[in-house]
Amino acid sequence: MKHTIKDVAAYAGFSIATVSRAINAPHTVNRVTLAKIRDAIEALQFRPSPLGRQLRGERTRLIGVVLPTLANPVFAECLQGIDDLAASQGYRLMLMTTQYDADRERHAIETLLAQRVEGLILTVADADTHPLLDELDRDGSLYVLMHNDTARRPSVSVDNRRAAFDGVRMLIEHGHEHVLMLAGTLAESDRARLRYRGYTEAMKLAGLTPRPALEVDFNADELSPAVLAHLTSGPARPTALFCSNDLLAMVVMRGLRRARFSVPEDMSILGFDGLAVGELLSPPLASICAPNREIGCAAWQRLIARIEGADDGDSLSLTLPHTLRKGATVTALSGAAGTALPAQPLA
Amino acid sequence: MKHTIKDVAAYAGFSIATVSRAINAPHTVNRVTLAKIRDAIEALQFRPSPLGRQLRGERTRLIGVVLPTLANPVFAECLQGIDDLAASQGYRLMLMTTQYDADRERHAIETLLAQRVEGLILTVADADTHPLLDELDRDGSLYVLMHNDTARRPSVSVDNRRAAFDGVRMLIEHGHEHVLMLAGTLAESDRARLRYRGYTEAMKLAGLTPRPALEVDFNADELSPAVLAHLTSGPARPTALFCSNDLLAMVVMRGLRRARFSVPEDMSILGFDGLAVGELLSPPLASICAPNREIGCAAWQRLIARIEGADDGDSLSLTLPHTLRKGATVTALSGAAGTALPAQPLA
DNA sequence: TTGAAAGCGCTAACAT
DNA sequence: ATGTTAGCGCTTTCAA
Repeated sequence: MKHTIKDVAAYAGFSIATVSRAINAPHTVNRVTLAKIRDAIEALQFRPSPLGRQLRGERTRLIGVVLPTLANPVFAECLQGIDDLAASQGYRLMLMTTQYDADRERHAIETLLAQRVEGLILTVADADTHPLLDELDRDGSLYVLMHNDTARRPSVSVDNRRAAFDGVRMLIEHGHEHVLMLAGTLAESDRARLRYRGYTEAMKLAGLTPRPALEVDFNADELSPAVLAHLTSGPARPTALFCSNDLLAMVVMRGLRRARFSVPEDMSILGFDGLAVGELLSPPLASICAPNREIGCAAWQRLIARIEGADDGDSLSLTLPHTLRKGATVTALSGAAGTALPAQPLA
Repeated sequence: MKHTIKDVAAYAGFSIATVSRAINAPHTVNRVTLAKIRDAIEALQFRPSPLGRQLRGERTRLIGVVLPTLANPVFAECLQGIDDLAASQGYRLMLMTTQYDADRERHAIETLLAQRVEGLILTVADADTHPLLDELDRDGSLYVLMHNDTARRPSVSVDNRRAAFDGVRMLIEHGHEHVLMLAGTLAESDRARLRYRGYTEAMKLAGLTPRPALEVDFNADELSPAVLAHLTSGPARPTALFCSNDLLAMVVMRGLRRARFSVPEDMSILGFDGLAVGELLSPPLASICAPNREIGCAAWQRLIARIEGADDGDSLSLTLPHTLRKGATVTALSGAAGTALPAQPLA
């Protein structure tokens, strides 16, 4: 990797211009010249430096990816989809994670733009109120949001409100009247709000009373006394929990187990995300599934379409269908409200 | 991001050299000049392009990361550790995944070197027999392996042989005499070999007979008839399974459940990797834990030490300590060999 | 068909 | 303290 186009030119006995042509437009150079240059390239193990090209204002074929964290497999799944497409299309990825921190989001975006990425794929905490995104729009920087659920910006996600609505309705159809929503501490995201709205609407539509979402500490081994109190609160005690994401659902399940609850007999659990590992749990986690990999792929395709000018020019945000995974953590309730009776698990 | 140093110079009324100095060595320029230039930079929203610097042969502050996949959280955990350090130290990451494919490994490494990364952090399928790594050594390209367990190259990992040995010995100490090792289909890695060796040695040391590792399809919902046959094979039927990684262990647990085995009553399970999600399982997965995040961080630090010349100059490979996570999927066997009796789970 | 030369954004001698 | 200039690796007119 240490040789430059000059070395090749000298070695082959031609000018650097001809070498450049031999590489980028082989048909414009003489057959024997071409052969000699190719030999030289081979002999010297020459690989053209993208830096020179990039500086010339050619394309960098660099895409920036900004994600909150990789500790949540949701994002790892997306990223895997993106990476596969990137590799097959000759793009390179620059990755930065933000831990949901606004400063790190800003820093990541600026760093990536400075590096002259051709576009950005990002998941931010809150897309609607994000001043940086307005800047990007103004500057004409190309980007696509993933998972951020907003109609105002180019984005790919599921319909979070509707998905939550469907999930909670499913719980209600299974006889649950006291459904409580649990959220992580990092709940201040557009998605979290929409999911809560979906929960609220499903409850109201059924004539039930939505309650405020309960915050749960992601990192605690056990459920806090405050949370436990909510779970055992007399006649209105919840029989089903709607967790705002799968990781949270798993933490909650462990907490319930330690507190001697059994799932789903004492408490039904519904997650959100459709993590692959959820299916490996025992019992397998019921979840509102987003097609994470496809979201990544779709975001990629839209971005590349815009970059390569083939802008489909259609509506900004793309909504992919969600599905309900009927895991065994949700069971039907056949008795009076608030009383869990033996019941068959979902198919 | 569209303005160059020239624009700033023109706007401020100085030469580009002075602007450059204002940015890189502020103390060498007049206070009022500096102020004007900073105003110009602010007004124009100028951010120096790394490309120019990089082309000048300055440092790129780019690090390449090559991983088999992000679908296995082992690698996502490492990457998270790397990314945090990179962000705090002003480096940028270029990521490529290989799906354990040798061609993709080669392609990734070449692409990254062409981009003039200052160093590589990689996990390859098999470090010992990898011709590319020899090339890197020859070219003086800096790299550090993660998880690859080899003394011949710069690497950070646990002692896979010893870790497997410890794990299997633990199973034996719990009364298991028929321990079978299960491996995924992508088993041709240095780690897999060493883990099998550890298994073998632990068995032999206890006077037991190691068996060939049994291959399991990662993607199947159910265990294959062939595998099931091995699990129920008369008097020598295994009472404990040592799975070569946690993801496999989880798949196997699900397969066992579907086949009406219960864990750990009918079969003890020990995984390898120490995935965070393993602890959220029910029962929590016993595992030989590698400090994945720390492995990523340590690899980073060694690479940066070499890049920045502060090469600690010590031994090539760094071995981090593994731990045994005594999950409830392993139980003591108190009766005759091959017969599972009721027994208390591990603490 | 090939070569000479300019220039992409930046830094670092060298000059003033 | 500031400016001039050369050059990093490459592509691309423009000439020959």
